[in-house]
Order: sequence, then C-alpha cells, then structure tokens
Amino acid sequence: MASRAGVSRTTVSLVLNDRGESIPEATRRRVLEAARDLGYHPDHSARGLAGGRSQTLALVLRQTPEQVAGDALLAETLRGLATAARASSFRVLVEPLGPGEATYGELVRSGRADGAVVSGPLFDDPELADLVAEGFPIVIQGHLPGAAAPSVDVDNVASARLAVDHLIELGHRRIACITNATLSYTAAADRLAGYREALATAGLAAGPELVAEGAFDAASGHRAMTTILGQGRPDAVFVASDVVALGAIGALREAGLRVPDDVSIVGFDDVPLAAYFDPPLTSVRVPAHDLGLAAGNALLDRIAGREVPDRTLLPTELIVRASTAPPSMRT
Amino acid sequence: MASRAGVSRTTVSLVLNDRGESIPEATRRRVLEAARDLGYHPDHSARGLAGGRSQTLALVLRQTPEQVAGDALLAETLRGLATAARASSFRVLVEPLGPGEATYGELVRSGRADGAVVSGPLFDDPELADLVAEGFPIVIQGHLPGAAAPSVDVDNVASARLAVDHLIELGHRRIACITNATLSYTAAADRLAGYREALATAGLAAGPELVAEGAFDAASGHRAMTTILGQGRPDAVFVASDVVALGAIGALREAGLRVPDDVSIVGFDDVPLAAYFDPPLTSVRVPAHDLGLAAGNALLDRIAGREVPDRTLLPTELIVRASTAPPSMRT
DNA sequence: GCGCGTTAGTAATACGCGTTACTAACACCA
DNA sequence: TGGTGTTAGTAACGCGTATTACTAACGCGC
Repeated sequence: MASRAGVSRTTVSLVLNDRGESIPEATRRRVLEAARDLGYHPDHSARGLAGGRSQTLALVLRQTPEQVAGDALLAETLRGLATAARASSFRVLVEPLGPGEATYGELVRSGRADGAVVSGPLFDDPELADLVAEGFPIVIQGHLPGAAAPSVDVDNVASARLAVDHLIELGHRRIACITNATLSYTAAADRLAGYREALATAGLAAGPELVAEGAFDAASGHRAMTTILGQGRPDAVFVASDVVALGAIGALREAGLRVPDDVSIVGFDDVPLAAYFDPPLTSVRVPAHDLGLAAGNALLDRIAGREVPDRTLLPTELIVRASTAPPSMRT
Repeated sequence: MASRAGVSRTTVSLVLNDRGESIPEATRRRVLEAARDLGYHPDHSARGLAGGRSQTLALVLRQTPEQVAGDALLAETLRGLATAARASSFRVLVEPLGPGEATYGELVRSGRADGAVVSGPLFDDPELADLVAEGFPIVIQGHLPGAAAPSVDVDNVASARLAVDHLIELGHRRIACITNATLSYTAAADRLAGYREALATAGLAAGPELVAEGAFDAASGHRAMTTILGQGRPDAVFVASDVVALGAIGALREAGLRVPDDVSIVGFDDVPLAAYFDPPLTSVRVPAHDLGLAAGNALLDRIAGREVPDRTLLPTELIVRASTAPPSMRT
C-alpha cells in the first residue's frame, strides 16, 4: 500500500478520491507523489467490493455473428458508449452473445457490470424482462415494444419518410422498398411503415409487389432487387440499409439498368463507404457515435438513480449524393 | 448469501467452483438449487479481491477514432477475442484511446484487467514498454519491432507478395502500389516491402512513381490513385486495403479507365463488402476472427504463466474476383 | 460393547484491500 | 480549562476463497 509513504490508508483513500476536504495541501502532495513514484493504483476489485460498484457498463450484442461482422456502425457506437462511460470513470465490457446464449444476466447479477446496454434482436428475450423487473439498470439500443426499459434509437419511421419523400419530390411514382431485415425486427418494420406513410401521404400506390425483404447483407439485397425487378421495373427504390443497397445496385447493374438514370436508390445508415459506392449513395445518416453516447448517458443516469425518458429518438439527416435523380425523360 | 439455504459459505464456494470433491451429491444439489432459486451469483469484486484475478482482458485500441470507425474487421477481431476469453470465463473490456491518451496502464495496474491486447500505432508508446517491463501480460496485435511483448498478426510481407504475384502471373508488368497507411505503420511498410520483393523477384521495375501512400480511408485512395495516374497509367495496382481500394477504383472510373479491362486492382483485407464492389474485388483475406482468437489465447497463456511464441503469424488467402484480369490486347 | 484412529463432511477463521464511519490527538481560542 | 477545529488514525465492513479445525459417523481390535 502506498501508505508506506508516511500516512494511513484512510488518508490515501481520501486524497486519491478527492474526498480530502480536511487534508492539508502538504499531506495531499506527499500522498500523490508517493502514489506516482510507486505506480500505485487502488485495486479495482477492492474498490468495487467496498463501494458496491464495478464502474463497468456492459454492451450486450444479441445479434448474430454475421450481423456483428457486417455492422459498419458498431465501432462508432461502441466508441460513443465508451466516451460516455469514461466521462464518469466507467469502462465498457463487450459481450457478444452467440446464438442461443442468453446468459448475460450473470454480468449484472454478479456485479461485474453496473448496468447494460442491450442491442439487437430482443423480441424473444425473457432474460431482459427478468433483469428489468429485478431493478437492474438496462437501456435498450433499438426499440422493443412493451419492454419496461428505456430505449435509445433513431426515429426509423420519420427517417424512412425522409428518404422516400426525397424520391417523391424528385418526381418518382413507382417506388419500391427493400427492408434491411425481416419484419420481426422492429427497425425493419418501422422503416417499412415510414415508407408506406410517405407513399400514402403522396397518394401513391404501395402494392406488395414493390416490397421485398433484405437480411442485413449485400447478398440479400441482390436477391430482393432481383425479385422486385421480376415484377416490373420501379422508378426508384428505398433500401433500408446501405449494405443491402450495395447488393441491390449490383442486381440493377446486372439487369442492365443504370443508377440513377433508370432507377434511383436511397440507402440507410450512411456507412463510411457509402460516399464511394458507384454511384455515391444518397443515404440517411445515422448518428452512430451519438447513439452510443446517448445510450451510455441514459444508462449512467439509471445507475445513478436519475430519471430517464422512456424513449430517446435521435434525429437523422438525409445525405443526398448521386444515386438519386429525377426520372429520366425516356419512358 | 445463498447459505441461507442450509450450509456455510465455504460449502457454497466449493460447490459453485467445482472444488467440492468431498461434497456429497445431496448437499451439492441443495446448494445448486438454492443458488438458482435465489438467482445467486457470487459477487465479482469479492472474487477478484480474494483470488487476485479480475478475469478480464482489455482490448486497447490505439487507433484514431477515424481508423476505428473505418475498420471493417474490428468487430470480427473483437468477437474472436471475446470467444477466446469466454472459453476461460474471462470477459473483454474495450478501451478506445483518444489521440494523446496513453493511460491504459491503470487498467492493468489496478487489476481491472489481468492483461491487455494492444492494437494500433505503437512506435511511440512508452507506456507499453513500462507495462511489459513490469511484467504485466501484454499481447500486441500487429507488429512492433523491438517490443518485448509477443505479437499476433498476419504475415504482411508474404500476403502482399501473394497479391502482387497474382498480378504478375496474369501478365502485368507495370504494377503500382497504394499503401494502406503512412509508412510509419509497420503493416504498411511490410506490405510495401512484399510488393517490392515480388517485383524484384520477377525482375520488374518498382520506381517511386509507382508508389503512393493511402491513409486508411477511401478518400486517400482516390487521391493516391490520381497521383499515380498523373505519372503514367499502370497495368495494375496493388492497394493494401480494400477501403482505400474503393477510392482508387473511383478515381480510375473518373479518369475513364475500366477495371479490370484497363487496370487490374487487388485489395487487402477482404472486407465483407468487397465481393459487392463494382467490380467485385480480388483481395487478400485476413482472418480477423482468428486474429482475435489467437491474440486472446496468447494473452490467456501469458496470464496463466505459460510460454508464448514471440511472434504468431496467421496465414492469409488470396480471393480472386473480377477486379483482376490479364492485360487487354489493346495497348 | 468400549475405545480410538480414520475419514467424510462442514464449519470457523484469516485474509484480500479499499471505503467509510467514528475517534483520538493536538493546537489554538476564549 | 473547556470548547472548537484541524488532521489523521482505528476499526468495522463488504463478500468471497483458502486453509485449518472440528464433529460426527464408521471401522476395527480386543
């Protein structure tokens, strides 16, 4: 113990935690110097035991490995979360859950983490409900209808409208949609709902032949686009994921169609590479870093016992690039 | 304490840690049931304090925020690391370091983590040397010449040769190279060295006008390609990063050149989207998951006091797609 | 059938290392 | 001399693990 440098552990503790109102500058400095010289850092486990806090936030990834690998925004979200955590001297523990593993409860129950941000598919997650019921601080990243935990997300419905309205304003009429995932994912369902709302508001048709489901990766976008093309060529397509959109663009190219001359495309996420797709992709920018930051802050608030809004929706922004254009004159 | 269910803490500890050779099945079951009913999990801090272990691996990211955001393989590596960790009931703490922050030492010194995988730029990292000197288990992901810690990486020189040899075999003679980063990054220098070796072996020229530096992102690839084109058109280009390659392809397209008809391109990393670039990119596949797995296992070995090879190099594989083809007959 | 060494099964106890009351020592003022 | 701060130390606690200690029950010899 650094107390070897002249004082008791109590004093050391007080100084190192800035609780030393009553400690004169001289003593304080002595302690600080000794700590530095010895490279002393209070043992984290001991602190946790004494204080009942681990100063750790868990990030639970419920996605499949493939989704995790393909999620271009994950790193950013993680950075945001870590930034929020560090501002309160917390750290982030990442727990990627394999399929079928739903055992992150131990993390919070054992006090390994003081709370958790849960991200990914959730609809069939009894563990989440248990933990929330037991009063553990949990924040959902994304949206889970009916969950008792606060959630942080982008406004998927409004964002999709943003994208589709852009296509409508350009003059497109026959607008298709490729979802980012199966509709059991609320994000996918919400984006599709936004698409439908936009069409309805504009009085445009939204027949089922204009909608196809993607599944996170480019391959699924390719398939979905092919399906849609098989039922007639749309003027434009709203693809609810940039990665899926890349596959869709490939399918269009193979069908001999040009983007945006023949078909306009809007993506979603504004992945770092989107600006370098061919053509550069018009997309809805998701503030990934802020999402992590907001989730982290919400979780820290819950841990501190503060009130947190049930639902936090971050704004998105449409980034217009070259994949969208007015319909060409040629029929 | 779960001992409320009939026995002493000692017994509980023995049962829960499978140390109970001398505990009859009946008692064992009783303890297990009580623990389940109460949702009891031993307090992690207390265990850490008693055992002197936190069962935590730190992943320290020394990269800049932009590099982290653009690193398409990070999630995979993290997954691999987490997989290795969990197999020994460790968890992973991620510590993204902002520029100028070099203070991850506290993580290990305070016992918050039992060891660390350090990834990213390292050449100016005195903290790393200190920690290694103090005997903390550290594994470097990547390569830092002169560091006293074991490292895990792909064989960048050999991998680059793989890529360039492919171009040579196709019949290309004037082969350019765009690095993935500044040459102060050993990975970039090594890949460039591999390129040069391949050319030298084949007796081809490698003039400085054929080499340009990228810097992690697509924009830098665009710039680098433009520079190279300004000094004459190459037959093929080895771009030491898929992301950078995408920018380079864009520059070629803008210059009116077709890939692979006019210029062949080989990338590096085999990012998930590479197969959907236009054209699908020939690339060197980096086993990101295995890299994380290997780093994790090496670190766990060090923590357990086992010997670890100084340097582990994982093999890569060339994935041939449509961005490379023999030189066209037209001059 | 008694005494005793064994062994099995479980409990008691001593840490580990901080934090946080609470307390003691000392100086100074009234 | 008693009051009042100031400064720092003592002791209790948090909750496991590991080691030692104990208590039955058991086997065996006489």
